Amino acid sequence: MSTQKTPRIDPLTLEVVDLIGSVVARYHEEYEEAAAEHALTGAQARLLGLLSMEPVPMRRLAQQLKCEPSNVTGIVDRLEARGLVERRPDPADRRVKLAAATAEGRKVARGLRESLNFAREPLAGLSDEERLALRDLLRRMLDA
Amino acid sequence: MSTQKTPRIDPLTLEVVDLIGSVVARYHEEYEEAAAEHALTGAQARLLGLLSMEPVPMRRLAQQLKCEPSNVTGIVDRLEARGLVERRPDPADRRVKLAAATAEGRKVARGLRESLNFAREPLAGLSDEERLALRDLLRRMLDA
DNA sequence: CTGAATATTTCAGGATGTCAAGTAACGGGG
DNA sequence: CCCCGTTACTTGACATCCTGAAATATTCAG
Repeated sequence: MSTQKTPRIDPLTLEVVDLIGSVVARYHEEYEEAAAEHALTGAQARLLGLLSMEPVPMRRLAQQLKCEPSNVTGIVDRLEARGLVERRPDPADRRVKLAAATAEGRKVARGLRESLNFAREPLAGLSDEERLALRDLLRRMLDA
Repeated sequence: MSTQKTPRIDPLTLEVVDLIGSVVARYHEEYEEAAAEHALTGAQARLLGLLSMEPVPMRRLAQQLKCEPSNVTGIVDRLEARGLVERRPDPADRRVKLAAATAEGRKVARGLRESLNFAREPLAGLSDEERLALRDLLRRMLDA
């Protein structure tokens, strides 16, 4: 019950944590907004984004979205009902179903990425050196 | 069908955008995790956090959470059922209900903030100057 | 071939979110 | 003072997201 666990956090760190919270909030706002412009929910947009390169097994989608596989079933169902995604058998393992973006799905995914202007517009105000510095700082944070 | 709309985004900006995406993902993970440790959902934790300073009208909660007021009703209902929040009349306007954290609610909110160690642990690897630089860069991003 | 493990789906149920309609209270103009 | 438009909150119906347990089909090791 000592104060060991929260050993006097310096105000600068607190401020940076707050700023990161603001960045997170704003990123989310803009992401949901961009998704809504394409009549997608956030979860649907995230899943569709994962399929933009190649078909992906349901299992892996669940891992990447950090949710249960049974949840992925529903999201893919809805995207499939709208013709943006299709299920294909995996030739190598008949248990597996691959979710693949249709041509229309890829088009929507592309439009989505383009309208995702967060951190593009804000970053425009930074010089190249500042962007480099920001990149390095973020890298080091994420490596920790 | 020209490339006008996406006028050649430089790789550095793309990388920084990606890094910010990773930060957002990680922040969310840890936030949900911290909330779950206190048997709260993310939405419940966010709302409780808004009440840690002072009672807040339902209306304002909806604005700050960026959702419909009818949604706030349900979240407060669940927190109230668990004794973490209570509804009080606003002496100045009988239409308004103020949501206020109970003593127990404040305790949980405090514990929540303390277990929110993201960006505390990662920031530990940065020097004071680096933290200052990061703060300034984030500020400028958010001001834009 | 048999049995344990894996991939997906289905179902029940809770939480979050929207929208439309209803109730209560405020507040200004006759 | 009363009416009426506005505001604050709640309710109900409905879609989505998410979990956990059970069912089905397939793989793979022994």
